[in-house]
Amino acid sequence: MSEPPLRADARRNRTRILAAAVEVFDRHGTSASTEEVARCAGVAVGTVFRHFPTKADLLAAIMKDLQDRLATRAETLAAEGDPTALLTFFAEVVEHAVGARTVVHLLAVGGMDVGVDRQVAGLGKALDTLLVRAREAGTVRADVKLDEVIALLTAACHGALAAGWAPDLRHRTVARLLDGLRL
Amino acid sequence: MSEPPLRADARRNRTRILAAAVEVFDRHGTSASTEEVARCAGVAVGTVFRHFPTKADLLAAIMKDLQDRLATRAETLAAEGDPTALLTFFAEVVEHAVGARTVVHLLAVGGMDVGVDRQVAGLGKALDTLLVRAREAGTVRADVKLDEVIALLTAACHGALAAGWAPDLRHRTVARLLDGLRL
DNA sequence: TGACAACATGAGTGGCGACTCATAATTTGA
DNA sequence: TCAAATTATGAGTCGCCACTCATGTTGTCA
Repeated sequence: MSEPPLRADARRNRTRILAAAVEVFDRHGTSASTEEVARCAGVAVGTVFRHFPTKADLLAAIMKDLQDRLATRAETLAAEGDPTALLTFFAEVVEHAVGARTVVHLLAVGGMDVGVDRQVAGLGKALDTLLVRAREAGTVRADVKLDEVIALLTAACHGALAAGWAPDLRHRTVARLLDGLRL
Repeated sequence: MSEPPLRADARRNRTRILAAAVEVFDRHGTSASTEEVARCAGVAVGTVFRHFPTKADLLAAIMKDLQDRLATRAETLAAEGDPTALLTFFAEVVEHAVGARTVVHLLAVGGMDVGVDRQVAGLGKALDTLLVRAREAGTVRADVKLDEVIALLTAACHGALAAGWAPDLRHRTVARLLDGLRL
């Protein structure tokens, strides 16, 4: 069941490709070409396709990483015990998404779904923890559901990127969104 | 300066093409091919390009129509004098966008910008009227700006489509968004 | 009605992007 | 050090799409 270990150069290239993919897709969106990723990684196209048979596979690998990083951040915030952590996280993700289009892709693709989480530290689960804490502390309305929070976050990130909100407008808009969650 | 009148068949085809474009782009998004539009209009590709030299031109024509229709609807609501008209309009547009991807394109392209409105009945202007009425009636917070309303609307439409919210989630999410505007 | 201008047609062009594969270069284990 | 296995290379294939143009068709007006 386990794959034979990769050759040294193969392992190095795999890492470079992943890093390049993050950079390229963050900057130009997931519609950027695989050639662009290869160029950025200093590698030939064929090499990219050897490691990731499909562009979708490459994206999936990146999404997994991003998901984990966001989940970790959410867990850290939850551990700190601040009852406004949910709102903080929300704002942070939007700010992050502005410079990193992959975030939007993750959200659109349902990367926060709580349903099929085979990873131990699911992002959706972490968000839920944040939500429960906020509810208990009275930071958000008692009837706010997790899927609504995710939906609002998705909407905010999409809007911010698609419409290219200026920083000022972005901050005011996110504030309005959070107002809708608060008591 | 004025163009010579179109021949009868040309006028007929132009109408068909516009109708087909709305149908196709509403269903499949603006990335649908021009061939698809031609097929739907019962016309050859060349004919489409004769009337609209560029796909962008075709889109622009459609956007203009959509903009006018939305503006008219907003004005109608404003004329009726209901102080919650802004919220009604907001919800209506989101519902409309779910079945008509062109709406999202209009929003993403800045079709609601109040700035450069050479058309008499600007959509942005109509929305602003709605907003002023709502503010006066106390239906929304006094400090809500027009650009925030547009931003939230854009976000809602993008989110609803990109993430494919189910009707139930969609309604709850829009309600949350409107909560952020209300007192 | 005839003849010309306006219009329609659809196969063709060029460009792009995902993906392949024969060949060349590296790594590795003995 | 040296073969055998693994990996890298990049020109090439395939499909899609915006857009063109030589040719055929149709509306219009005298």
